[in-house]
Amino acid sequence: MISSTNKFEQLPAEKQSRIVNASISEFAEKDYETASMNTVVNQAGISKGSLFNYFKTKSVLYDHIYKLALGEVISYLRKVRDETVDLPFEKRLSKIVDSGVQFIIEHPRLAKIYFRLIYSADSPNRQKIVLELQKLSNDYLGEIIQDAMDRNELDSNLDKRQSVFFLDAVLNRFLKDTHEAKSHGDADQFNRDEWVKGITIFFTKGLS
Amino acid sequence: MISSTNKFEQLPAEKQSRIVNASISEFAEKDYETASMNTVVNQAGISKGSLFNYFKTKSVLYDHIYKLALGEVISYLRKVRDETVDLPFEKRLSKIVDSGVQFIIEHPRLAKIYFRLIYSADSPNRQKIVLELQKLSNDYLGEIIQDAMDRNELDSNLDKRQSVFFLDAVLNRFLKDTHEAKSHGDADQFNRDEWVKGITIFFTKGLS
DNA sequence: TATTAAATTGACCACCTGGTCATTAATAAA
DNA sequence: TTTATTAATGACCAGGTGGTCAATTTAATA
Repeated sequence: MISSTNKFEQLPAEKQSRIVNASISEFAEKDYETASMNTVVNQAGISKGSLFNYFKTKSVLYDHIYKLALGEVISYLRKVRDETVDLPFEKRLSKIVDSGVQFIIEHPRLAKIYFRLIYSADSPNRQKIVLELQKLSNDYLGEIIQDAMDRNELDSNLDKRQSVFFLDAVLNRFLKDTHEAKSHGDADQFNRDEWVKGITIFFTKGLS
Repeated sequence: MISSTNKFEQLPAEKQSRIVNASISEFAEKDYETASMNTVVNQAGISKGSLFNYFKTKSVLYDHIYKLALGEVISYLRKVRDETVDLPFEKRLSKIVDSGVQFIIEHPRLAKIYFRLIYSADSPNRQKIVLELQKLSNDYLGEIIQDAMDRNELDSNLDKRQSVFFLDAVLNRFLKDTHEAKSHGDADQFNRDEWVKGITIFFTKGLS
Protein backbone atom coordinates (compact mmCIF):
# COMPACT_ATOMS: atom_id res chain seq x y z
CA MET A 1 0.00 0.00 0.00
CA ILE A 2 1.40 3.32 -1.11
CA SER A 3 1.01 6.38 1.09
CA SER A 4 -0.96 9.19 -0.48
CA THR A 5 1.86 11.62 0.30
CA ASN A 6 4.36 9.38 -1.45
CA LYS A 7 4.57 11.54 -4.56
CA PHE A 8 5.01 14.59 -2.38
CA GLU A 9 7.78 13.04 -0.33
CA GLN A 10 9.73 12.21 -3.47
CA LEU A 11 9.86 15.87 -4.44
CA PRO A 12 13.02 17.95 -4.08
CA ALA A 13 13.26 19.35 -0.56
CA GLU A 14 13.13 22.93 -1.70
CA LYS A 15 9.85 22.43 -3.53
CA GLN A 16 8.40 20.53 -0.60
CA SER A 17 9.21 23.34 1.76
CA ARG A 18 7.69 25.92 -0.56
CA ILE A 19 4.44 23.95 -0.55
CA VAL A 20 4.47 23.24 3.18
CA ASN A 21 5.22 26.85 3.86
CA ALA A 22 2.38 28.16 1.75
CA SER A 23 -0.01 25.62 3.25
CA ILE A 24 0.94 26.51 6.81
CA SER A 25 0.38 30.18 6.09
CA GLU A 26 -3.01 29.54 4.57
CA PHE A 27 -4.29 27.16 7.24
CA ALA A 28 -2.99 29.48 9.93
CA GLU A 29 -4.76 32.47 8.45
CA LYS A 30 -8.09 30.93 7.55
CA ASP A 31 -10.02 28.01 8.97
CA TYR A 32 -10.34 24.79 7.02
CA GLU A 33 -13.43 25.59 4.96
CA THR A 34 -12.27 29.08 4.07
CA ALA A 35 -8.67 28.21 3.30
CA SER A 36 -8.15 28.22 -0.46
CA MET A 37 -6.19 25.75 -2.53
CA ASN A 38 -5.79 28.48 -5.14
CA THR A 39 -4.03 30.67 -2.63
CA VAL A 40 -1.75 27.79 -1.72
CA VAL A 41 -0.70 27.08 -5.30
CA ASN A 42 -0.12 30.74 -6.03
CA GLN A 43 1.95 31.24 -2.90
CA ALA A 44 3.92 28.06 -3.52
CA GLY A 45 4.47 28.90 -7.17
CA ILE A 46 3.19 25.61 -8.55
CA SER A 47 0.22 24.66 -10.67
CA LYS A 48 -3.09 23.52 -9.29
CA GLY A 49 -2.85 20.19 -11.03
CA SER A 50 0.46 19.47 -9.33
CA LEU A 51 -0.83 20.18 -5.86
CA PHE A 52 -3.78 17.88 -6.42
CA ASN A 53 -1.37 15.33 -7.75
CA TYR A 54 0.72 15.44 -4.56
CA PHE A 55 -2.30 15.62 -2.26
CA LYS A 56 -5.43 14.00 -3.57
CA THR A 57 -7.79 16.40 -1.78
CA LYS A 58 -7.76 19.48 0.40
CA SER A 59 -8.49 17.30 3.39
CA VAL A 60 -5.40 15.15 2.74
CA LEU A 61 -3.24 18.27 2.56
CA TYR A 62 -4.74 19.55 5.77
CA ASP A 63 -4.03 16.20 7.38
CA HIS A 64 -0.38 16.46 6.42
CA ILE A 65 -0.08 20.00 7.76
CA TYR A 66 -1.85 19.56 11.07
CA LYS A 67 0.13 16.42 11.82
CA LEU A 68 3.25 18.41 11.19
CA ALA A 69 2.11 21.20 13.50
CA LEU A 70 1.09 18.73 16.16
CA GLY A 71 4.36 16.87 15.88
CA GLU A 72 6.25 20.06 16.60
CA VAL A 73 4.08 20.83 19.61
CA ILE A 74 4.51 17.32 20.96
CA SER A 75 8.27 17.22 20.57
CA TYR A 76 8.46 20.56 22.34
CA LEU A 77 6.44 19.22 25.23
CA ARG A 78 8.45 16.00 25.39
CA LYS A 79 11.65 17.96 25.51
CA VAL A 80 10.62 20.14 28.40
CA ARG A 81 9.14 17.18 30.26
CA ASP A 82 12.34 15.18 30.00
CA GLU A 83 14.55 18.12 30.82
CA THR A 84 12.66 18.81 34.03
CA VAL A 85 12.10 15.32 35.49
CA ASP A 86 14.18 16.10 38.53
CA LEU A 87 12.73 19.52 39.29
CA PRO A 88 10.01 20.10 41.87
CA PHE A 89 6.43 20.57 40.67
CA GLU A 90 6.55 24.32 41.00
CA LYS A 91 9.68 24.75 38.90
CA ARG A 92 8.40 22.23 36.45
CA LEU A 93 5.15 24.08 35.90
CA SER A 94 7.10 27.24 35.42
CA LYS A 95 9.30 25.66 32.76
CA ILE A 96 6.30 24.24 30.94
CA VAL A 97 4.65 27.63 30.73
CA ASP A 98 7.92 29.17 29.63
CA SER A 99 8.44 26.72 26.85
CA GLY A 100 4.84 27.10 25.74
CA VAL A 101 5.32 30.82 25.40
CA GLN A 102 8.59 30.24 23.63
CA PHE A 103 6.90 27.92 21.15
CA ILE A 104 4.30 30.55 20.39
CA ILE A 105 7.01 33.10 19.71
CA GLU A 106 9.12 30.79 17.57
CA HIS A 107 6.29 29.16 15.64
CA PRO A 108 3.39 31.60 15.56
CA ARG A 109 1.74 30.01 12.54
CA LEU A 110 1.93 26.50 13.94
CA ALA A 111 0.53 27.80 17.20
CA LYS A 112 -2.35 29.32 15.29
CA ILE A 113 -3.08 26.01 13.60
CA TYR A 114 -2.88 24.23 16.94
CA PHE A 115 -5.29 26.59 18.70
CA ARG A 116 -7.62 26.61 15.73
CA LEU A 117 -7.66 22.86 15.93
CA ILE A 118 -8.57 22.63 19.60
CA TYR A 119 -10.91 25.56 19.82
CA SER A 120 -12.53 25.81 16.42
CA ALA A 121 -15.10 23.48 15.05
CA ASP A 122 -14.83 22.53 11.44
CA SER A 123 -11.60 20.77 10.63
CA PRO A 124 -12.03 17.31 9.13
CA ASN A 125 -11.95 14.46 11.67
CA ARG A 126 -12.10 17.10 14.35
CA GLN A 127 -13.72 14.85 16.92
CA LYS A 128 -11.14 12.11 16.47
CA ILE A 129 -8.26 14.56 16.66
CA VAL A 130 -9.60 16.23 19.78
CA LEU A 131 -9.92 12.85 21.47
CA GLU A 132 -6.32 12.06 20.58
CA LEU A 133 -5.24 15.40 21.97
CA GLN A 134 -7.16 14.82 25.16
CA LYS A 135 -5.43 11.50 25.64
CA LEU A 136 -2.09 13.10 24.94
CA SER A 137 -2.64 15.91 27.40
CA ASN A 138 -3.97 13.45 29.93
CA ASP A 139 -0.87 11.29 29.67
CA TYR A 140 1.47 14.24 29.69
CA LEU A 141 0.03 16.25 32.55
CA GLY A 142 -1.00 13.06 34.34
CA GLU A 143 2.62 11.99 34.47
CA ILE A 144 3.74 15.32 35.85
CA ILE A 145 1.03 15.32 38.51
CA GLN A 146 1.81 11.70 39.41
CA ASP A 147 5.49 12.55 39.84
CA ALA A 148 4.53 15.44 42.13
CA MET A 149 2.25 13.16 44.13
CA ASP A 150 4.98 10.56 44.47
CA ARG A 151 7.23 13.24 45.95
CA ASN A 152 4.49 14.43 48.31
CA GLU A 153 4.45 17.81 46.65
CA LEU A 154 0.77 17.32 45.90
CA ASP A 155 -1.92 15.63 47.95
CA SER A 156 -1.80 11.93 47.12
CA ASN A 157 -5.57 11.62 47.52
CA LEU A 158 -6.24 13.99 44.63
CA ASP A 159 -8.62 12.98 41.88
CA LYS A 160 -6.07 12.73 39.12
CA ARG A 161 -8.59 13.17 36.33
CA GLN A 162 -9.84 16.40 37.82
CA SER A 163 -6.38 17.70 38.58
CA VAL A 164 -5.29 17.12 35.03
CA PHE A 165 -8.41 18.87 33.81
CA PHE A 166 -7.75 21.97 35.91
CA LEU A 167 -4.12 22.11 34.90
CA ASP A 168 -4.99 21.68 31.25
CA ALA A 169 -7.73 24.31 31.38
CA VAL A 170 -5.58 26.97 32.99
CA LEU A 171 -2.43 26.30 30.99
CA ASN A 172 -4.23 26.18 27.65
CA ARG A 173 -6.18 29.31 28.37
CA PHE A 174 -3.08 31.14 29.48
CA LEU A 175 -1.22 30.18 26.33
CA LYS A 176 -4.18 30.94 24.11
CA ASP A 177 -4.60 34.43 25.55
CA THR A 178 -0.86 35.02 25.30
CA HIS A 179 -0.95 33.89 21.70
CA GLU A 180 -3.87 36.13 20.80
CA ALA A 181 -2.35 39.11 22.52
CA LYS A 182 0.91 38.56 20.63
CA SER A 183 -0.76 38.05 17.26
CA HIS A 184 -2.82 41.21 17.76
CA GLY A 185 0.31 43.07 18.67
CA ASP A 186 -1.18 44.07 22.02
CA ALA A 187 1.06 45.19 24.81
CA ASP A 188 2.00 42.14 26.81
CA GLN A 189 -0.85 41.77 29.24
CA PHE A 190 1.01 39.07 31.11
CA ASN A 191 4.07 39.65 33.19
CA ARG A 192 5.27 36.13 32.73
CA ASP A 193 7.17 35.67 36.01
CA GLU A 194 4.31 37.09 37.98
CA TRP A 195 1.81 34.86 36.25
CA VAL A 196 3.88 31.72 36.50
CA LYS A 197 4.22 32.40 40.21
CA GLY A 198 0.50 33.03 40.45
CA ILE A 199 -0.33 29.84 38.65
CA THR A 200 1.88 27.65 40.80
CA ILE A 201 0.60 29.22 44.00
CA PHE A 202 -2.93 28.80 42.79
CA PHE A 203 -2.39 25.16 42.01
CA THR A 204 -0.73 24.37 45.30
CA LYS A 205 -2.70 26.55 47.70
CA GLY A 206 -5.93 27.56 45.95
CA LEU A 207 -7.49 30.95 46.51
CA SER A 208 -8.07 30.87 50.25
CA MET B 1 -30.94 58.00 12.26
CA ILE B 2 -32.85 54.88 11.48
CA SER B 3 -31.62 51.52 12.75
CA SER B 4 -30.80 49.03 10.03
CA THR B 5 -32.98 46.41 11.71
CA ASN B 6 -35.88 48.82 11.72
CA LYS B 7 -37.64 47.15 8.83
CA PHE B 8 -37.16 43.80 10.48
CA GLU B 9 -38.56 44.94 13.81
CA GLN B 10 -41.71 46.18 12.13
CA LEU B 11 -42.46 42.71 10.81
CA PRO B 12 -45.18 40.54 12.34
CA ALA B 13 -43.79 38.60 15.29
CA GLU B 14 -44.39 35.24 13.69
CA LYS B 15 -42.34 36.10 10.62
CA GLN B 16 -39.60 37.58 12.76
CA SER B 17 -39.33 34.42 14.79
CA ARG B 18 -39.19 32.26 11.66
CA ILE B 19 -36.25 34.30 10.43
CA VAL B 20 -34.48 34.44 13.78
CA ASN B 21 -35.00 30.75 14.22
CA ALA B 22 -33.55 29.87 10.84
CA SER B 23 -30.62 32.20 11.39
CA ILE B 24 -29.83 30.76 14.80
CA SER B 25 -29.84 27.26 13.37
CA GLU B 26 -27.53 28.21 10.54
CA PHE B 27 -25.05 30.20 12.61
CA ALA B 28 -25.04 27.46 15.23
CA GLU B 29 -24.32 24.76 12.68
CA LYS B 30 -21.72 26.55 10.56
CA ASP B 31 -19.23 29.28 11.31
CA TYR B 32 -19.72 32.76 9.94
CA GLU B 33 -17.99 32.36 6.59
CA THR B 34 -19.60 29.02 5.83
CA ALA B 35 -23.10 29.89 6.99
CA SER B 36 -25.34 30.45 3.97
CA MET B 37 -27.91 33.15 3.45
CA ASN B 38 -29.62 30.83 0.97
CA THR B 39 -30.10 28.23 3.67
CA VAL B 40 -31.54 30.87 5.96
CA VAL B 41 -34.11 32.10 3.44
CA ASN B 42 -35.15 28.56 2.54
CA GLN B 43 -35.52 27.54 6.16
CA ALA B 44 -37.39 30.71 7.02
CA GLY B 45 -39.64 30.41 3.99
CA ILE B 46 -39.01 33.91 2.69
CA SER B 47 -37.36 35.26 -0.42
CA LYS B 48 -33.75 36.25 -0.64
CA GLY B 49 -34.65 39.81 -1.56
CA SER B 50 -36.69 40.17 1.59
CA LEU B 51 -33.94 38.97 3.89
CA PHE B 52 -31.49 41.42 2.34
CA ASN B 53 -34.13 44.08 2.70
CA TYR B 54 -34.47 43.42 6.45
CA PHE B 55 -30.73 42.99 6.99
CA LYS B 56 -28.51 44.88 4.61
CA THR B 57 -25.68 42.32 4.70
CA LYS B 58 -24.84 38.93 6.15
CA SER B 59 -22.69 40.64 8.74
CA VAL B 60 -25.61 42.78 9.95
CA LEU B 61 -27.75 39.67 10.34
CA TYR B 62 -24.97 37.94 12.25
CA ASP B 63 -24.69 40.97 14.47
CA HIS B 64 -28.36 40.77 15.30
CA ILE B 65 -28.18 37.06 16.10
CA TYR B 66 -25.04 37.04 18.21
CA LYS B 67 -26.31 39.96 20.26
CA LEU B 68 -29.45 38.01 20.86
CA ALA B 69 -27.49 34.93 21.94
CA LEU B 70 -25.23 37.00 24.15
CA GLY B 71 -28.17 38.77 25.70
CA GLU B 72 -29.66 35.45 26.72
CA VAL B 73 -26.38 34.31 28.24
CA ILE B 74 -25.99 37.55 30.14
CA SER B 75 -29.48 37.58 31.54
CA TYR B 76 -29.00 34.01 32.68
CA LEU B 77 -25.80 34.95 34.47
CA ARG B 78 -27.36 38.03 36.05
CA LYS B 79 -30.25 35.98 37.30
CA VAL B 80 -28.08 33.41 39.03
CA ARG B 81 -25.79 36.10 40.43
CA ASP B 82 -28.66 38.02 41.97
CA GLU B 83 -30.36 34.90 43.27
CA THR B 84 -27.22 33.81 45.10
CA VAL B 85 -25.91 37.06 46.63
CA ASP B 86 -26.40 35.72 50.12
CA LEU B 87 -24.87 32.28 49.61
CA PRO B 88 -21.28 31.43 50.52
CA PHE B 89 -18.69 31.30 47.72
CA GLU B 90 -18.80 27.54 47.51
CA LYS B 91 -22.57 27.32 47.06
CA ARG B 92 -22.47 30.23 44.70
CA LEU B 93 -19.91 28.60 42.46
CA SER B 94 -21.98 25.48 42.46
CA LYS B 95 -25.11 27.36 41.40
CA ILE B 96 -23.25 29.15 38.64
CA VAL B 97 -22.01 25.89 37.18
CA ASP B 98 -25.47 24.41 37.51
CA SER B 99 -27.12 27.25 35.69
CA GLY B 100 -24.47 27.16 32.99
CA VAL B 101 -25.19 23.52 32.36
CA GLN B 102 -28.90 24.25 32.43
CA PHE B 103 -28.47 26.97 29.84
CA ILE B 104 -26.63 24.57 27.56
CA ILE B 105 -29.43 22.06 27.85
CA GLU B 106 -32.21 24.59 27.33
CA HIS B 107 -30.53 26.61 24.57
CA PRO B 108 -28.10 24.30 22.80
CA ARG B 109 -28.01 26.39 19.62
CA LEU B 110 -27.38 29.65 21.46
CA ALA B 111 -24.66 27.91 23.46
CA LYS B 112 -23.08 26.79 20.22
CA ILE B 113 -23.08 30.34 18.89
CA TYR B 114 -21.61 31.58 22.16
CA PHE B 115 -18.77 29.06 22.22
CA ARG B 116 -18.09 29.56 18.54
CA LEU B 117 -17.80 33.23 19.24
CA ILE B 118 -15.27 32.94 22.06
CA TYR B 119 -13.22 30.08 20.73
CA SER B 120 -13.38 30.39 16.98
CA ALA B 121 -11.66 33.00 14.94
CA ASP B 122 -13.53 34.45 12.03
CA SER B 123 -16.70 36.18 13.08
CA PRO B 124 -16.87 39.84 12.09
CA ASN B 125 -15.64 42.26 14.75
CA ARG B 126 -14.40 39.27 16.68
CA GLN B 127 -11.66 41.15 18.48
CA LYS B 128 -14.01 43.85 19.68
CA ILE B 129 -16.58 41.33 20.82
CA VAL B 130 -14.02 39.26 22.69
CA LEU B 131 -12.82 42.34 24.52
CA GLU B 132 -16.38 43.16 25.51
CA LEU B 133 -16.84 39.63 26.75
CA GLN B 134 -13.64 39.77 28.74
CA LYS B 135 -14.81 42.92 30.45
CA LEU B 136 -18.17 41.33 31.14
CA SER B 137 -16.65 38.20 32.63
CA ASN B 138 -14.21 40.30 34.59
CA ASP B 139 -16.97 42.37 36.12
CA TYR B 140 -19.15 39.37 36.78
CA LEU B 141 -16.63 37.02 38.32
CA GLY B 142 -14.78 39.91 39.89
CA GLU B 143 -17.87 40.84 41.83
CA ILE B 144 -18.35 37.30 43.06
CA ILE B 145 -14.74 37.01 44.14
CA GLN B 146 -14.87 40.41 45.82
CA ASP B 147 -17.96 39.36 47.76
CA ALA B 148 -16.16 36.21 48.90
CA MET B 149 -13.13 38.25 49.93
CA ASP B 150 -15.31 40.66 51.88
CA ARG B 151 -16.70 37.70 53.80
CA ASN B 152 -13.24 36.27 54.44
CA GLU B 153 -14.08 33.18 52.44
CA LEU B 154 -11.15 33.92 50.17
CA ASP B 155 -7.77 35.38 50.96
CA SER B 156 -8.12 39.15 50.85
CA ASN B 157 -4.58 39.53 49.53
CA LEU B 158 -5.42 37.66 46.33
CA ASP B 159 -4.53 39.14 42.99
CA LYS B 160 -8.06 39.71 41.77
CA ARG B 161 -7.15 39.81 38.13
CA GLN B 162 -5.46 36.44 38.33
CA SER B 163 -8.22 34.91 40.41
CA VAL B 164 -10.82 35.99 37.89
CA PHE B 165 -8.68 34.56 35.13
CA PHE B 166 -8.41 31.15 36.81
CA LEU B 167 -12.10 31.03 37.58
CA ASP B 168 -12.99 32.04 34.07
CA ALA B 169 -10.63 29.52 32.50
CA VAL B 170 -11.88 26.56 34.52
CA LEU B 171 -15.57 27.42 34.32
CA ASN B 172 -15.52 28.10 30.60
CA ARG B 173 -13.57 24.98 29.86
CA PHE B 174 -15.87 22.88 31.98
CA LEU B 175 -18.95 24.23 30.25
CA LYS B 176 -17.38 23.92 26.82
CA ASP B 177 -16.50 20.26 27.37
CA THR B 178 -19.95 19.60 28.78
CA HIS B 179 -21.49 21.27 25.77
CA GLU B 180 -19.41 19.28 23.31
CA ALA B 181 -20.10 16.01 25.07
CA LYS B 182 -23.81 16.72 25.00
CA SER B 183 -23.88 17.76 21.37
CA HIS B 184 -21.94 14.64 20.39
CA GLY B 185 -24.40 12.55 22.35
CA ASP B 186 -21.58 11.11 24.44
CA ALA B 187 -22.34 9.52 27.73
CA ASP B 188 -22.09 12.19 30.40
CA GLN B 189 -18.39 12.30 31.22
CA PHE B 190 -19.04 14.64 34.12
CA ASN B 191 -20.84 13.67 37.26
CA ARG B 192 -21.95 17.17 37.95
CA ASP B 193 -22.09 17.04 41.75
CA GLU B 194 -18.70 15.43 41.92
CA TRP B 195 -17.21 18.00 39.60
CA VAL B 196 -18.80 20.99 41.24
CA LYS B 197 -17.43 19.75 44.53
CA GLY B 198 -14.03 19.21 42.93
CA ILE B 199 -14.00 22.68 41.43
CA THR B 200 -14.89 24.43 44.68
CA ILE B 201 -12.33 22.44 46.66
CA PHE B 202 -9.74 23.19 44.02
CA PHE B 203 -10.45 26.88 44.15
CA THR B 204 -10.37 27.08 47.90
CA LYS B 205 -7.60 24.64 48.77
CA GLY B 206 -5.59 24.03 45.60
CA LEU B 207 -4.07 20.66 44.83
CA SER B 208 -1.83 20.17 47.83
C1' DT C 1 -63.60 50.43 -7.47
C1' DA C 2 -59.44 52.76 -9.30
C1' DT C 3 -55.01 54.45 -8.04
C1' DT C 4 -51.10 54.90 -5.56
C1' DA C 5 -47.59 53.14 -2.42
C1' DA C 6 -45.14 49.59 -0.19
C1' DA C 7 -43.66 44.94 0.38
C1' DT C 8 -42.15 40.60 -1.74
C1' DT C 9 -40.21 37.90 -5.14
C1' DG C 10 -36.63 35.06 -7.65
C1' DA C 11 -33.98 35.25 -11.84
C1' DC C 12 -29.70 37.05 -12.40
C1' DC C 13 -24.77 38.81 -11.61
C1' DA C 14 -19.80 38.49 -10.84
C1' DC C 15 -16.93 35.89 -8.33
C1' DC C 16 -14.93 32.03 -5.95
C1' DT C 17 -14.59 27.11 -4.71
C1' DG C 18 -12.43 22.11 -4.97
C1' DG C 19 -11.28 19.16 -8.38
C1' DT C 20 -10.31 17.23 -13.39
C1' DC C 21 -7.79 16.06 -17.49
C1' DA C 22 -6.23 16.74 -22.24
C1' DT C 23 -2.17 18.94 -23.58
C1' DT C 24 2.54 20.23 -23.07
C1' DA C 25 7.24 19.99 -21.17
C1' DA C 26 10.98 17.56 -19.12
C1' DT C 27 13.36 13.40 -18.32
C1' DA C 28 14.97 8.58 -19.12
C1' DA C 29 15.72 4.71 -22.11
C1' DA C 30 16.82 2.86 -26.67
C1' DT D 1 18.80 11.32 -31.77
C1' DT D 2 14.51 9.15 -31.43
C1' DT D 3 11.21 7.08 -28.53
C1' DA D 4 8.74 6.09 -24.28
C1' DT D 5 7.69 7.60 -19.61
C1' DT D 6 6.78 10.63 -16.29
C1' DA D 7 5.81 15.22 -14.39
C1' DA D 8 3.69 19.74 -14.68
C1' DT D 9 0.33 22.79 -16.44
C1' DG D 10 -3.91 25.77 -16.52
C1' DA D 11 -8.28 26.13 -19.02
C1' DC D 12 -12.32 24.23 -17.69
C1' DC D 13 -16.31 22.23 -14.95
C1' DA D 14 -20.34 22.08 -11.89
C1' DG D 15 -21.81 24.05 -7.93
C1' DG D 16 -21.86 27.37 -4.49
C1' DT D 17 -21.55 32.35 -2.61
C1' DG D 18 -23.38 37.27 -1.13
C1' DG D 19 -25.90 40.60 -3.11
C1' DT D 20 -29.11 43.24 -6.71
C1' DC D 21 -33.22 44.92 -8.90
C1' DA D 22 -36.96 44.99 -12.44
C1' DA D 23 -41.23 42.99 -12.06
C1' DT D 24 -45.09 41.43 -9.48
C1' DT D 25 -48.14 40.97 -5.62
C1' DT D 26 -50.25 42.97 -1.60
C1' DA D 27 -52.03 46.82 1.12
C1' DA D 28 -53.55 51.45 1.73
C1' DT D 29 -55.76 55.50 0.07
C1' DA D 30 -59.10 58.21 -2.60
